[in-house]
Amino acid sequence: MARAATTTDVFNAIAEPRRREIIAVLIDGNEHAVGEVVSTLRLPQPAVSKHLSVLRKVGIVTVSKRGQLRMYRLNPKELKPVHDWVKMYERFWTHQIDKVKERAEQKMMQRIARENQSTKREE
Amino acid sequence: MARAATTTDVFNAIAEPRRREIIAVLIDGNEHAVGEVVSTLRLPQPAVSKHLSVLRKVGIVTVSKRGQLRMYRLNPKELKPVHDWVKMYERFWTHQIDKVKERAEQKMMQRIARENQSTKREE
DNA sequence: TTGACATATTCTCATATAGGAATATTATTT
DNA sequence: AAATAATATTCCTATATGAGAATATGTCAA
Repeated sequence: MARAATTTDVFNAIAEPRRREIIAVLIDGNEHAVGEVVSTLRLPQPAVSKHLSVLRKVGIVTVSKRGQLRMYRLNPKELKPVHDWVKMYERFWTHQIDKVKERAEQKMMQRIARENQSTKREE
Repeated sequence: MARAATTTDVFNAIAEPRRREIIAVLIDGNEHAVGEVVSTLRLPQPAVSKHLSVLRKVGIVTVSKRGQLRMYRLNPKELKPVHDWVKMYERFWTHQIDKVKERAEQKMMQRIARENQSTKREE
């Protein structure tokens, strides 16, 4: 089997860096015409249209017609599955610092314990 | 151009659902042999080896030899870029209600501003 | 050394890109 | 109607899969 289609799910859709750039352009939550995205990112118009099509198919963006313009708007709740998934692993790096602090503290305690011992011996 | 290699970055690596399953098996942070993953997920051994190879190339997992076993361990900090990226969009679904209220408030302010102008013209 | 076991690699194949170029579609204006 | 503008679609090509099957590599045990 080949690789899953980019329109299969959100994870596949956001794997493409250009699509993440397009999402970033839409981050303000407002409607944006295709042309805006094109001029902002300086990408060929067909490329932008095709990427937006992928994002639309997985529901990350929605379209509405305004005259000859197609207004795209971010539908960010579709990104929640990614957030929920990666959040399961968040503790691993957030507690990392605590771990370091904890170990440093332990070493400190050991040093103090050693000093106490030698102090005792001096007595 | 074709699609970017799965070993290009973390986003491409985790696009494959099987690889996310494998990551889930390693979530406890301990070392796991390939065979454990195979029996847990009931996938063909070559498939697991190949997926682990992809994960290793992007740094999501690390390997160490223990006899004839290859022990894989999750290196979760490599997932942080995904977390950081998707976190930028978190507010959209957590503060959804506040956003609606905010927009309603803005409209109210604009209405008041308009009314003030017409009042001024009447003076 | 000869097996037995654990894992990795190689091979083939069907499939899905992403980019570029050209063109088609749709809406607006004159 | 014709020209213009904004966007979508089609065609092409090089490339990278992921699954399955077969095989190779590496390690331990008798």
